[in-house]
Amino acid sequence: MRLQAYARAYPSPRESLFVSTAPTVYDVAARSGVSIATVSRVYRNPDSVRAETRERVLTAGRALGYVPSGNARGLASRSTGILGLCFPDYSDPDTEATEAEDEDAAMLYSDQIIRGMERAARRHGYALLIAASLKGGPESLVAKVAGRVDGFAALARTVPTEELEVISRRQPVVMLAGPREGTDHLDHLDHIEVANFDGQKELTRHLIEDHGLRRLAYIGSAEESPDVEARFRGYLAACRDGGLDVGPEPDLRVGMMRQAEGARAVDVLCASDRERPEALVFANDQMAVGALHALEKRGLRVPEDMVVTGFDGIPLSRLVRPALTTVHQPTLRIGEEAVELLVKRLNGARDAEPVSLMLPVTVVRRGSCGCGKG
Amino acid sequence: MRLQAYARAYPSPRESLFVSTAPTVYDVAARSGVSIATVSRVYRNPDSVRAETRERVLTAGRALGYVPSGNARGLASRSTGILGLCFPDYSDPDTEATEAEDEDAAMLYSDQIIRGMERAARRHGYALLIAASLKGGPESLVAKVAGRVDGFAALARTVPTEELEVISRRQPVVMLAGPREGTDHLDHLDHIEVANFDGQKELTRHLIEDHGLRRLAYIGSAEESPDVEARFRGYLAACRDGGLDVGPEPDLRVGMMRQAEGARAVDVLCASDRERPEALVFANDQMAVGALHALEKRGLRVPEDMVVTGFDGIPLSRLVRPALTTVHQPTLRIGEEAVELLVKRLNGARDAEPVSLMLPVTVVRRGSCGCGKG
DNA sequence: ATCTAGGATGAATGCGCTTACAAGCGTATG
DNA sequence: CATACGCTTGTAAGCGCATTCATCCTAGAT
Repeated sequence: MRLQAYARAYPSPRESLFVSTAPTVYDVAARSGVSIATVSRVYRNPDSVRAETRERVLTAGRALGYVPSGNARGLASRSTGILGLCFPDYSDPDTEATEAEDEDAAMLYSDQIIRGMERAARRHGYALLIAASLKGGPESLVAKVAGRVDGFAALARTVPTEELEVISRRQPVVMLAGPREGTDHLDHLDHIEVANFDGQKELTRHLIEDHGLRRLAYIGSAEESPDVEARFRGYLAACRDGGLDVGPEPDLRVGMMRQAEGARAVDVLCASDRERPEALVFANDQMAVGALHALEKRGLRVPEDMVVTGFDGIPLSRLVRPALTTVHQPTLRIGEEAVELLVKRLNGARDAEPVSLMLPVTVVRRGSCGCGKG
Repeated sequence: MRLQAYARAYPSPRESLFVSTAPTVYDVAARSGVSIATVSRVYRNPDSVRAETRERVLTAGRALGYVPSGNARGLASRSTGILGLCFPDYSDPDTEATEAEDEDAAMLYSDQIIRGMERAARRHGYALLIAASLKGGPESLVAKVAGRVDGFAALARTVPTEELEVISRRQPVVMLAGPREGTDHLDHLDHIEVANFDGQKELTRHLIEDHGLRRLAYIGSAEESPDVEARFRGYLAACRDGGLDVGPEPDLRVGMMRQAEGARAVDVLCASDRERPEALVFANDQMAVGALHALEKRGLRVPEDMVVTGFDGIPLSRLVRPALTTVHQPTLRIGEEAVELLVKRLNGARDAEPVSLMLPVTVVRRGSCGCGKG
């Protein structure tokens, strides 16, 4: 029963860099002449111990370099004080070269969510554990995270549905982005999404009604992404409302939705042998920015010769010239709300009805559609 | 002796959202008719169990929604599979309003480190735990992190020195950024920094020798930051080498080093009643970008009327017009190298000599100094 | 048929901590 | 002076898993 612990030799603190085995409550207890229960109390709930005793314990703890083991704590108290986030690995191994180019912006989305979650988690006394799904094997990312946190958020389609189904029976999980529908078995999970449809619809309406544009072109994604599809549906809805004649498919679907693809869209849609659209409606800002550059090269002025819009409201959208008209997503808030939801569940509302948040977006009218100062 | 565990009732998986108490090895063992040792083996080292048995266990596990407890695992195996990162909280509570403005860029630095660490950690099979020092109380951030990870990195001056001193006796710690000197007691820690001095010196030399500029102004930080100070010293060194007459202090020190401060620097240094400098050398990109805007407002052309340079090489620096001449920091690499260092320690080299890495930087010549296409 | 090596499994122990519960003790109360 | 109450501290029992050792079983060798 750990008796030998009491006999353990205490190396002078500076004796070696790494003590062979980290000090434990037993060591601190022995050194300060109290029981391990008291040591535990000192670190966990200092006020429950007499001041004099407390100081003695703390002194011993410092001398030994004692740090409570999170594992043992978690095990004994059945909670970790950690929230988790699982997100997809956006990095594209093929483009290691152009990495610096786009990646910065590419991951901004998950970066912001991380930031939002971290901040909110901190406010509630939690730390944040993050893990991206590794490209190689589906090597149960979630299980690893799930086993170590009190609850976690998962970016849509990061985690196999069935796995989530199992795990969500044991701890709070909130799904981020992606529509609720389609994720059949997961409708008992809390869920946060962004008003993709409404945003794109309102932006498109603006182009049609306020700017009187009639020939629009939409550039979407070839990959299956619920968010991007919702945007496209918003676009369609506005077009129909405005009496425009549109097909059921985007004018162009691209792979990665990066600047290069935006530029390519310009090449395709502004080819001289076809009627040029009046406006390019992009499914995200990055492509739109790429298009801006490509249009400049072609000598086409924005917005005079061509209107361009994006989606997301990344910082860049404000800085390019002309500034980009776009739909601003409250990315930080997604992370924050996720934490709030998790914390609420953890604080008792475990069996409350599943919550589904739809965060509002803002249409930001700037130069690239003819509004603002340009 | 947990005997009652074997008698525990097994609710049908779909019976309730949250089973009252999460299933454990005991539950899975009972359900599949094996011992807990075998259950453990199945999840930990599947090949050591006969295929048939394994399947039986896995089936039971799935049915119960079993996820191994990271805490128990960590406790029993004395390792967590998690690396940590402690970083300062950059958010400025006073500027909640202008938040959206700058914050994006503001935290980019730590974001990139997070990203770099996460990626490298994943490669080595670790997850990443992140925690920012909370503004309010110094509420032992580190202890919380340290108790839960196998090793961690700390951004300079995030963590009280003495605390680090204690903790580093028990697990690998690597300091990020900030010079090694001055952190007296911590010279046994691994340490990664960036060639701030060299970078700023080379950039400044470029302005002086290649562009023939003589009247430079340096805008630094009022807060004590070793990195920023190193940059200033690099600037001074180049000035002296170039025979320029410079004082021991920056021409201006600002608080937060954001765009607003950059704009303010323009107001101060380009006031009509004083001789205007030929170049504004900023300690970071954000201020430089702010200055670019302010100069545009004043009708001053860059680089014809005023040369502007930054430091960091944030994505934005490439996108503003004119593109910003700057010193590019390998921020991602800082994170990656940190993980490599930690992993190396964890794989045996615990008592190896402390490593100190100085990552190289790159001077990026663009339009704002008169190079490049503008 | 007997012996043995090796693989598969079970029993038992402990990882470091939290937390009832009980015990000790000093002081206010009757 | 006995009883009771409150505060501090100790005792002991796990938390869920990994792991060592012992045991059992099977197949191959003799």
